Amino acid sequence: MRETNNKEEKQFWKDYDPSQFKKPSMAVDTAIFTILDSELHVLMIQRDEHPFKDQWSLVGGYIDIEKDHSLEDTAKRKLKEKTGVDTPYLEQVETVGNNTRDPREWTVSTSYFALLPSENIRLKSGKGASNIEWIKISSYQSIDLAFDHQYILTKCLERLKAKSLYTTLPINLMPESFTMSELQRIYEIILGKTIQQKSFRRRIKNSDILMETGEMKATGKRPAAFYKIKEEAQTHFFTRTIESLS
Amino acid sequence: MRETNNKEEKQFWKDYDPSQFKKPSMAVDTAIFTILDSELHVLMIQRDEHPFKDQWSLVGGYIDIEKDHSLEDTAKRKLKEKTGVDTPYLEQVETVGNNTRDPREWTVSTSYFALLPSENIRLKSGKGASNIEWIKISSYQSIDLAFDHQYILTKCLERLKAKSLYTTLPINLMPESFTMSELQRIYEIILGKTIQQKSFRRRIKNSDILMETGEMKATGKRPAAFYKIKEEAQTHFFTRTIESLS
DNA sequence: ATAAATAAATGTCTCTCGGACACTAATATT
DNA sequence: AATATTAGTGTCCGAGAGACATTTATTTAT
Repeated sequence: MRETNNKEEKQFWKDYDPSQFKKPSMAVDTAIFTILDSELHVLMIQRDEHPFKDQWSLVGGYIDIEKDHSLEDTAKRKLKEKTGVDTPYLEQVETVGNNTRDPREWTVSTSYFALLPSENIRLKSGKGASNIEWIKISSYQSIDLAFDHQYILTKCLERLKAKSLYTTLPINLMPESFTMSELQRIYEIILGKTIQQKSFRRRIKNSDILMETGEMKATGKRPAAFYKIKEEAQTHFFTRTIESLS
Repeated sequence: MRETNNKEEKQFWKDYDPSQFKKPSMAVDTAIFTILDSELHVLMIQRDEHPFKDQWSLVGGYIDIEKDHSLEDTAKRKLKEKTGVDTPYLEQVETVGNNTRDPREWTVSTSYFALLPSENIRLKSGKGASNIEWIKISSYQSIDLAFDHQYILTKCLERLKAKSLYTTLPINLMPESFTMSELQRIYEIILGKTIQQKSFRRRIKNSDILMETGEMKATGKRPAAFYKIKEEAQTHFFTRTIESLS
């Protein structure tokens, strides 16, 4: 590198040569959601080490620039490690970076949320994490989470709720096949509100992302038609939001 | 640090001690938008140095962990440096991180977009950037931008357009006081479409974020009422999107 | 001074889609 | 056969956008 002889020029070089900067640490944290026992749950890990030893945290970790080709790779790697699931619905939410969230240093964390059908999940605790558990959303606010994970989780939940008002995102929480009532129930769990049955079915029908399997579910009462997601189906965006009170 | 004696344990420590990781570089890039000559423009800088020497890039730079308390601080610092503006509307869009966007190394960039009224901007070129210019949005796609800034800018534009369909975001591009027709024109420039005048005014009136200043603008024809943004006003979200063709 | 031109602002009808809620359908239980 | 229960449909209302005509305030041309 060439000689620098004044302050401004030094700043110039600092701005344009990344190796001159002390780098922050860069992590990825994912709020992994699923439905269990008619409640929304998020996967949390109890930390084995300082800082925040013994406190619960979202699934995450540092980027490994040798293993990971991209940020999303980091998220997927951690998710696979913990749940065995390969291709979840994964959406980036927000990146927080500052010198207060980790007591040790300046850190950056990009957060994602993932939606998993509750079937086929095999939790793997293991290295560095003695406990890994599904935590009820109704109780996360009373737990003292590590880092700023309380904030991050809130943001993830807000995004999920907001999008559930005008998209078909929640279908990503459903198993292979399901009934309309079951799907509506998932929406209601996410939104924390009941929905008009007619409005709901009209919307889903209009979105044209589902098809009947032909099978019926014997519920004990009138049997319900089973639906599955069409092959080509993408998340559908409605032009109006759904409301409903009660 | 304690002894490690097998592969899994080594991985354990790597996962939990950030200092064991080779860190990616971390930058912030901002698409700074304003309206000039009835067109949406974005502020771009011609690079003085490799890589991508002489190509145009968004306003950005590396996090300076000594100067910046947070990611947003980095964005604001760079924006202030280049435009002299202190408190713009600033919204985080997406974080991209991989080993291909910068030929030198694994890098992460968090992108923001900013909305500035065209009044009161004093461009400052200077260290490391010979040219700094407002580029018309209509022409950015034919320019070969540095890094993945083409992608990032597209994402920023998509976000701005999408939100303009159901929020009052574009008021952040307006000067101190303005007429309804002027505001509508800004929406039309962003959306690239004309809007029904009646629909537009109905929405804005309903949002209740504007108040008449009492002044009138002599346009040569029927004078138009001047409006300004109410003190307490926040971005308003409508429950339906606006459409309009032609 | 009056008419024409033009942009600002409003009136009003239609259309779409969600909300409300009543109603019908298919099953199990008694 | 009657009842209970969940699945699924019919139908009317209302809010707010789209379309477009109409009125209002001003300048300019005759």
